Amino acid sequence: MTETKPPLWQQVRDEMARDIRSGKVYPGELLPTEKALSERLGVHRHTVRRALQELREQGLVRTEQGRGTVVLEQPFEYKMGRRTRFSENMSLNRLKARSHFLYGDVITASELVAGQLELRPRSRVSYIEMYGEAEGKRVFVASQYIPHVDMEDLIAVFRKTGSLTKAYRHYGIKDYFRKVSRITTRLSNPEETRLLKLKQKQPLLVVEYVNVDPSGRPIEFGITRFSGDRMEIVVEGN
Amino acid sequence: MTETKPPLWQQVRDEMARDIRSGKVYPGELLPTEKALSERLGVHRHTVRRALQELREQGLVRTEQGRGTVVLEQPFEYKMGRRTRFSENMSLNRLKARSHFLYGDVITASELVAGQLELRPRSRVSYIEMYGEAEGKRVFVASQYIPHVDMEDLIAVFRKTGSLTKAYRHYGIKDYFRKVSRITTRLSNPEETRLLKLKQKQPLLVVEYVNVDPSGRPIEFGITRFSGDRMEIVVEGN
DNA sequence: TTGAATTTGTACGTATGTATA
DNA sequence: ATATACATACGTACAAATTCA
Repeated sequence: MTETKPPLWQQVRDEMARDIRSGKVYPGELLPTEKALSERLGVHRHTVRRALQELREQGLVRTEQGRGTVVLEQPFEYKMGRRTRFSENMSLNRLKARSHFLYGDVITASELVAGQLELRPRSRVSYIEMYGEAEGKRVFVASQYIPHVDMEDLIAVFRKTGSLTKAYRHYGIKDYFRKVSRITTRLSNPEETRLLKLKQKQPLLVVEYVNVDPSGRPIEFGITRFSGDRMEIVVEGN
Repeated sequence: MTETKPPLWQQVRDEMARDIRSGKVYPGELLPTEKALSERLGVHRHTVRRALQELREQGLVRTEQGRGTVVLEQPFEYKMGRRTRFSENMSLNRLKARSHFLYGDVITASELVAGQLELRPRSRVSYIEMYGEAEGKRVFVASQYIPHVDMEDLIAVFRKTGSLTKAYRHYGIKDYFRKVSRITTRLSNPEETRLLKLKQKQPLLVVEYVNVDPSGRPIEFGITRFSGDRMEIVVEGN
C-alpha cells in the first residue's frame, strides 16, 4: 500500500477552499491575481487556473475577465416543506435568525387575497410586513395576510412575541401546514432593494404560499421575497 | 332573494380580464389609454383606474407612468413534486411542450457531479444539454448528468425518443423519484440569454435536483434554468 | 474619449508520469 | 512488454475585458 500525494492542482484547490471556508478571505473580496497566487505557491499559472476552475464549479468563487476572482457568499438554505416555519428552519441551520416587524394594519382584502384565503370579497384581514435576518444579513421581506376573524389583536401579539407561530398559538391554532407554494423570480424594486440592503436591484426568489390549519382552512396567505444571492430554497423528499 | 348587480368597476375589471385571458389582447401589447377605455365603455376614467388597479394586483398587467398599461405574459406552471417529469407536467397543463436535444457526450464527472450522483471521483457520466419549449416559447435550458454504467447508448436513445423517461425505460429503469431540489435565482449569462431567446439578461429560476430509482440510487443529476418571466414553480402539498 | 496597464481567457507547445488495452 | 491514451505540469504568446489616469 503506497501512499501517493494528490495532484498539485488539487492541493492548491483544497488550500484555497480551506482559506475561503475558514473565513480567511471574505465574501465579496477579490482573491489575489492568478499571477500572484502562482508566485506565492510556487506553481505555474495554469495549475492555479485548474484549481480555480474547480472552485468555480463548487460555487465558491466567480471569475470576471479583466477584473479578478471574487469570493462568493454562501447562501443560506431555506428548507421548504409541509412544516415550513422560518425561525425553526434557520435555527436548525445553526444560524442566528430573527424576524423584525415593519408594519401592521387591518385592511380590506383584495380579490387575490380573498381568493387565496377562501374569504368573501372585501373581507377584513390582518396585514403584516416584516423582514428577516440571518447572521446579521437581511435575507427576506415578507407580507402576510391573515383572516381577521377572532384575531383582532393578532398584530399586537405578533409584535410582542416576534413570531407568527406563537401569535397563532395564542389564538388556539396549535399547528398549521403549507398547502401550496408558488415560486417565481424577478428583480427587486427600489423598496425591496433598500429593505434588503442590496447595493443595486438584484434577482429575488418570490414565494407565494398558503398555510392551512389541520382542518384545511386557510389561515395565512403570504408573499416572501428572498434575496437571491443570500438564500436558496431546498425542497426535500417531495 | 334580491339579485344585485356588482359595482361598475368590477364589471369593467371582469370584462378587461376576460379580454386578456381569452387572448383578445396579446401579452406585450399596450392596452388602450385610460381615457380611450373610459370613452369606449362610457364610464369615468376613475372607474377604469379602479379596474386596472385590480388587474395589476392579479398580475395581469403592469402600468408604466407616462407610457401606458402593458399586458403581461402569464407564466406557465411547473408543478414540482416527487414525480416531477417535464413533458407530463406540461401536457397536464394542456400545453404543447417539447424538449429539444442540444448536445450530448460522455465526460468525466467533476467533483460536484460525482458527489451528487454518489459516484467515485472522475467516473464517466453521460452529459446531455437540452432546451424546452411550451406553446412555441423557450422556457428552459437543462443540463443532465447520468451515470454511464450500463447506459452506453443513452444519448442515442434519448435523441431517438426525445424523452429521458423513455430512454431510462429502455435500460430497465421503469420509475424514478425526485430526491431533492435546490432552487436559486440569478441573471442569465449570454449563452442562456441566446438559447432562451431573451431580449436581454433576465432573472432565471435555477433548479438543481437529484433523481433516484426506487432503491434510492441516484440516476440523474440535473440543472434546469427556467426563464423567470415565463415559468413559475408550484410546490403542492409537500 | 482615449489609451496604457492589469487581469483573465484561449490556444498553441513540450515533457513526463500513469492507467489501459 | 508495448503501444496508446489520458492526466499533470510548466512554457509562451496573444486576445479580450476591465480599470484608471
